[in-house]
Amino acid sequence: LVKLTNSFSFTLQAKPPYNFALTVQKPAGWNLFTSSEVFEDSVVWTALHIRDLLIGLKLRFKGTTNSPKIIGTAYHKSSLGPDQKDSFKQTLTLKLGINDDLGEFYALAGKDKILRHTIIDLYGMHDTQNSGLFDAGILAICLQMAPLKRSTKMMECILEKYGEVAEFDGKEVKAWPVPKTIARLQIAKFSKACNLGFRAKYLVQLAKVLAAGNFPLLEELARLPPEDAKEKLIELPGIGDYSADIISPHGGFPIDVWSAEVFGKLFFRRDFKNAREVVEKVKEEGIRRWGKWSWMAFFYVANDLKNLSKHLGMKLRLA
DNA sequence: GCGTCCAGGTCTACC
DNA sequence: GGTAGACCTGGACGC
Repeated sequence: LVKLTNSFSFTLQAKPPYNFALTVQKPAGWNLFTSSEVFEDSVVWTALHIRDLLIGLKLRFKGTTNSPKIIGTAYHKSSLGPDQKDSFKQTLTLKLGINDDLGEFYALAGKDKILRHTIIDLYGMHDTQNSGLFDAGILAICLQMAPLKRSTKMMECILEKYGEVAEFDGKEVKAWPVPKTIARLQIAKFSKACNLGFRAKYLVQLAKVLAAGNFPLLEELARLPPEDAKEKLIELPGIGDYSADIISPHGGFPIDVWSAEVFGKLFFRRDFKNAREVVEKVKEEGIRRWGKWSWMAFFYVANDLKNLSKHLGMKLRLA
């Protein structure tokens, strides 16, 4: 448990439309930064590491979707210099999609038979970035070859046993472990502790590479062209095409067996007996239809499956 | 109750 | 440059 006794506050003016509730607590149940975060009305308490520094974060929403304002307070252990505070604010701006303009995507989506429903249902939902590269890697690797339920269990276990608890503003929030913590674990023991199977090896290898400290941060990958960022991510152990699409700050079109079934149905209006065999086909079709907006399309569809099933009169399997 | 199958993939070994 | 086969585990399914 780490008590975070220092703090500073700041204000973020988001690019409208910005629906805070939908953005920080996605309808499909995806977390903002960690599953341990706390929500009350228009306030969220969460925790993350920025360059191995544990930060507790309280975000309060003021205003409306069309005139959005976020008051943030960052809690930390030792005092931060003005440069560190400024850099943190910039990083958070990126992670919360504060400056992202939804206009071009909404224009495309409005003319699309599938997407036009989603942008009404989820008006103002912004894409957010993962809390960190390693955090995103844990997510991607735990999702591999496992039913979602088991993936969730593995992640909860990692967070519980190896995460760091931030205490601030009367709350306790667990942040993902830093690479250094996982890098020194024995693969067999780690695997057994959280029933990770073959994933334990990937996680420890990934942790070692990232702990070495010369791999670019998510913020740095965000400045690269999307295809370069993806190529770089695939160099990492345990990270292939699918996981790179999950991790990349540019987004991708991360088609796996589940999403192949869902998007296969949306695109071709039929069921496929073996979804694994149509992964490539579905991926191509999505990118053909939606191009550079394919991630936003994926994101909006995945968070609106329940409504979309009704709008389109077809059964779509929920996550 | 008990075997079999396979999941929100990646890597290696072999052509 | 392309593709079987192995890899952990446990819940779902068929018998």
